[in-house]
Amino acid sequence: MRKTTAEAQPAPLDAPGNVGDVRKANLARVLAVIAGAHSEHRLSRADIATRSKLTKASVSSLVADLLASGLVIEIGVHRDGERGRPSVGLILNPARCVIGMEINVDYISAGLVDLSGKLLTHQIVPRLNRGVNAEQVIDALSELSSQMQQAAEAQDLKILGGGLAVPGLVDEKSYTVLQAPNLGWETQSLNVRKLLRETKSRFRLFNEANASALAQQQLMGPAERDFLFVSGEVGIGGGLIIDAELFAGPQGHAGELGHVVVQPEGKPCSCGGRGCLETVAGQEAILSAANLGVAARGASRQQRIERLYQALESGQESASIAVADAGKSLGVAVASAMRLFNVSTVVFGGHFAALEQWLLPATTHSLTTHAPSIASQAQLRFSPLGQTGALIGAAHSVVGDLLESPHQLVG
Amino acid sequence: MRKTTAEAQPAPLDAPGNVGDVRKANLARVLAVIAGAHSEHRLSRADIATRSKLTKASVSSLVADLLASGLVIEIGVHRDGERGRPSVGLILNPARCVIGMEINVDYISAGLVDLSGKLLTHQIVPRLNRGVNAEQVIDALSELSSQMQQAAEAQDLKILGGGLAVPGLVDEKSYTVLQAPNLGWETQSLNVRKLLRETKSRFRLFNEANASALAQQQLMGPAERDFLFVSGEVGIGGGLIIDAELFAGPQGHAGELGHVVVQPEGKPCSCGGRGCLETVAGQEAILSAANLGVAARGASRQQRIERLYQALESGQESASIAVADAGKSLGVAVASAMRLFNVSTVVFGGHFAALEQWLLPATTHSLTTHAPSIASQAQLRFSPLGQTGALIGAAHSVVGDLLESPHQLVG
DNA sequence: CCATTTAGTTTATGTCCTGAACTATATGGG
DNA sequence: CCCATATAGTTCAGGACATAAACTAAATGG
Repeated sequence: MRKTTAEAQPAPLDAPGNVGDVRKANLARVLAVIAGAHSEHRLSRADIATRSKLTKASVSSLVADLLASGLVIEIGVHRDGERGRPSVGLILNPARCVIGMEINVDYISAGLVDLSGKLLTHQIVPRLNRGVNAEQVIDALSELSSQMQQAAEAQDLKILGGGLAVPGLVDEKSYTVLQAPNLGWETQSLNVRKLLRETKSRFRLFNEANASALAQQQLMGPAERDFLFVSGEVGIGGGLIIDAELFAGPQGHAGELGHVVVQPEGKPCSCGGRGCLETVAGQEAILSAANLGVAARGASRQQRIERLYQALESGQESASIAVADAGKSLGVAVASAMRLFNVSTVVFGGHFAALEQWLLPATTHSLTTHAPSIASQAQLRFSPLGQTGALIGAAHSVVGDLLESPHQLVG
Repeated sequence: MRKTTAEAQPAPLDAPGNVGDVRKANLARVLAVIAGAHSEHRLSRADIATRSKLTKASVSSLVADLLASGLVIEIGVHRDGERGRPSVGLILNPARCVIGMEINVDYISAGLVDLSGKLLTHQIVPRLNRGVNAEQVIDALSELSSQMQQAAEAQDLKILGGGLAVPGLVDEKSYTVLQAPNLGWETQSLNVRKLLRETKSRFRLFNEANASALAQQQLMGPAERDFLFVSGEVGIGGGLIIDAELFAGPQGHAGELGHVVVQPEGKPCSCGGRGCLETVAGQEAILSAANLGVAARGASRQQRIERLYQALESGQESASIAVADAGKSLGVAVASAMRLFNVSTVVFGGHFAALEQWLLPATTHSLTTHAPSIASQAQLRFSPLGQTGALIGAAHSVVGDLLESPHQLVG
């Protein structure tokens, strides 16, 4: 009866479908094609038409809008030796970026990420935020953010949005940190307006593990559509990517591995429960179990971590046993998580990545013991993301939002 | 620049957006409004226009297509005493239905579910399917299905599709049961063509727990958007509803609670691991731990279950301890699952529902011990769904598919 | 210099939603 | 009995959009 080419999508009940929606979808489609091209490969309108399966006419019209939005620019190109009219290259505008930020227990950081996901500049400022009033931390970060914004202006870079990652549970809509035990925060509403001059631009708040998972996704490329990222910071967080999208769960806290029960009769945990993964594999748990000696008492956590590495390198048994115990419990928790989420790839980040060689054998063994059918297909990896992971992920995710709804910048 | 009213959706890369898509989305939208109305409340075109926020003109045109598709029918209505032209009522066609089926360990079943989700007729046939060749079971089910189809024809009911639930992991696309240890099946490709005469109609294969979760969702209504359904059959399965949709995970096996590790040093499990929930709270585990005495040896499982209930009613300690132990481990597993999925409602079905009074105190206590912050907000419920749950869920889900893409029936 | 080739634009056409005008059908008061 | 009023539903002109085909632009190569 009607000629149609694509799948319908049930429109949200508060906004009926409209021919304009098609335009929005196709704008995003064209932009996705441009963004998906290999960075050095400038696409022509004709290329885009082929890849997007839209007609040349439509692509020309859509590209005109994208040029007007400033997300895309033209680069003149003369094809070498080929016949025919030369094509005009189209690329994501390198003069547009998003600011990514992170508040962690012992530092704050900020950086600029361009539309292709590249980290242009960044700065990490050591700062003990534990127990410090949220307002003060935001002020310090605001300072750092201002520096970044000045740096951007100096290079004629326009900032289109921002993302902030914090080590705790967040409510994105209200820009509220619900729980961040490692910062000592509870239900802190963050004044994020201080962080960006352009109040029009979009701003998002992320859990640190989720942001890192997003950065890891970018790192591994689009082929890896499903994995669990386990972030071993002071606490143990988790970020889940399912079908190439962040799966955050009803309140945005899905994937949190730290309080999975690994020893029903185990030690009490800071969460009020007992036998949680964090009581065995959390940074504090490993450090105290490693029995680093009297010299370590009273030292800062950073110093104690250094001691731990030294102890491991020198083969001190109490240290390697502590890490192996952590690895074993990690295997138990990961077995359950892989089962429940039905994922077969797990990426360990944060301090787990640094502990790889001592951790992995125990984790693998434990996983094999508790879930052989999963272990046989499991991919356990360790993330090379350093301290910039969370800010890159937060910024890149905001970039993704922008690229998915370019029509907002067209009007 | 452009006047628009709705959110864009990035079209799948294999099909560009097209004005026709708007129609598809709006057809589904109108249908959703009709389906969402309270069953006795027939909506007029004018009502639909108001609720869908489409214009009267568009609604009239869209409704014409829906009438042509047969999914919707008109019912003349004269409003009592009100002024103005009387409206024409529109309802889902009661003469359209979907056939739902289930293969379980000791029975097969089939039933007809209409577009409003109501079970019209059904039949449950006891049958020991354990260890029986899949082909034979399908033949038996095909027989039952034929009876249903005849019954449908006799009432002028048109069958638009079918859904089949099986107690195991499935691959929907290839109609293959990958693992069904309780049936003794492994990688069985099911010849589902035998089950439906209309080869054009759509057919879907479900895991039993997922199908039951979908039925539970229908039962609880649209307000409950997130919950975990735990199905205590011979094995322990799980179905997860997130944001009012089934979350099946990458391969469709998400939410499977049976092999979550609850005792790292526990008993070996049939899955090859150890300390899985099923080794403590599975039907077999409870029955053998309950120590039902020599009389129970050699009895059928159904008989032994009856004995268990008797023992519990009469206060036999070994039985109540066995169930309490199961409940305790269930609490551990549920604590982890609620944490990982970030859901706060869990519904227990299958034989767990029958054990509610003996199970719940132990489960609640265990949950409180291991995750007090979750326990304080948790909703633990028990499902009233009986043996028809899975078939209703499977059928209803197929109905949902049909209502979401009505354009396929319009042409 | 002109045929060939490829890039991109213009134009006519059909779908679809919208808003406004219009028709259809009821109630109720004079 | 007739007409004002109210509500339901249809018709029609108009604008946004994608499409296909024709057309223009700009290069190469013989």
